[in-house]
Amino acid sequence: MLTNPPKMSPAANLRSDAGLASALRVTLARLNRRLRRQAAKHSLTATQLATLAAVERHSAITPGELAEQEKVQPPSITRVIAALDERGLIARSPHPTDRRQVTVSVTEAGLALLKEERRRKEAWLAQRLKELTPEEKTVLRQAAQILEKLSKI
Amino acid sequence: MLTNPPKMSPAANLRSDAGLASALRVTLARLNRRLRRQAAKHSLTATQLATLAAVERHSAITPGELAEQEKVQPPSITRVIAALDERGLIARSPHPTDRRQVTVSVTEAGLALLKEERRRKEAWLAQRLKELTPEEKTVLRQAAQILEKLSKI
DNA sequence: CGTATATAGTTAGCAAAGGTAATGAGACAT
DNA sequence: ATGTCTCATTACCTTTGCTAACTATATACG
Repeated sequence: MLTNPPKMSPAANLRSDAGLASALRVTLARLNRRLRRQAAKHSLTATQLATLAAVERHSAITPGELAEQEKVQPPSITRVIAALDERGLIARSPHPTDRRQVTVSVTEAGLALLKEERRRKEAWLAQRLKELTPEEKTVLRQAAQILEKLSKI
Repeated sequence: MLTNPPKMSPAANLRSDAGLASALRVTLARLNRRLRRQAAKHSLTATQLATLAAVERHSAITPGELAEQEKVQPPSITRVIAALDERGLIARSPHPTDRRQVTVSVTEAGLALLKEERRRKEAWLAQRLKELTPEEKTVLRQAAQILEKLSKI
């Protein structure tokens, strides 16, 4: 019979690499679900927003580069781009020299949406962050950079 | 015309709460995609594994509690439970006092799978972690606890 | 030159995972 | 005992990702 063995929270045995990896994975998944749920209240989905922001960062980017950026396969990006294009938030133009390729740029509407959305974009997370101590925020700042590095490999 | 305005990497203006929130959100999404892709190579999906682990932690848990734990709606958990049940990894038994409810527990097979899987579970992440400096790992350890706190709200 | 290969984007089709709304069985309060 | 509430489940839809196949263009080389 299972009489609730002395188990601990996911954050428990953080000492080992494996333990840290386990805790991170579970926590990241849960946090992501939370964030995604928050994002669903916006006009765009989380993925669309992230892609739109990426296009803003790298104007005249190609779908292929975008896919690589977002760690996604090209077909996945194609769908997102199509959705954004339909709403007039980005524009596809022919590549200057290679006619196989396409370049994607943010439109005025896209910029406006980004700007307007950006204010309330991370409302939930920012709200939670406010409740943290300065020390905790410092940790998260450092962690964000490390995690970004991890995600890029 | 969009001539690539002076934009920076997502990890850029981390100073403000909003900037930190933004960077975290994008990074978490990307890392999660990475992890999910890795998890697809296992016998269970990421969600199934996470749920199985949660059941292990809280033996004789009800689906409702499980859904709350995982920050998911009850129907979503029902599907995962059904899948795990089909494979004999968990067992559903009637609730001792309330016959509407169900209690879920890990079976021997589930325990074995968890144990066996746990070793290679976070292989990708653990591998990446090994490449970090001790200081970076310390930061992540602290961050994991903070993020877990955030995800629980 | 002209054919063969490589590459970029897209399309088609599939699976995972989440959500909401509706349903059914049981608990419980009046 | 009847009406209301709660828990789990079912049915159905959406989003997002993937792989494989297709199209058009570029490029290498015989």
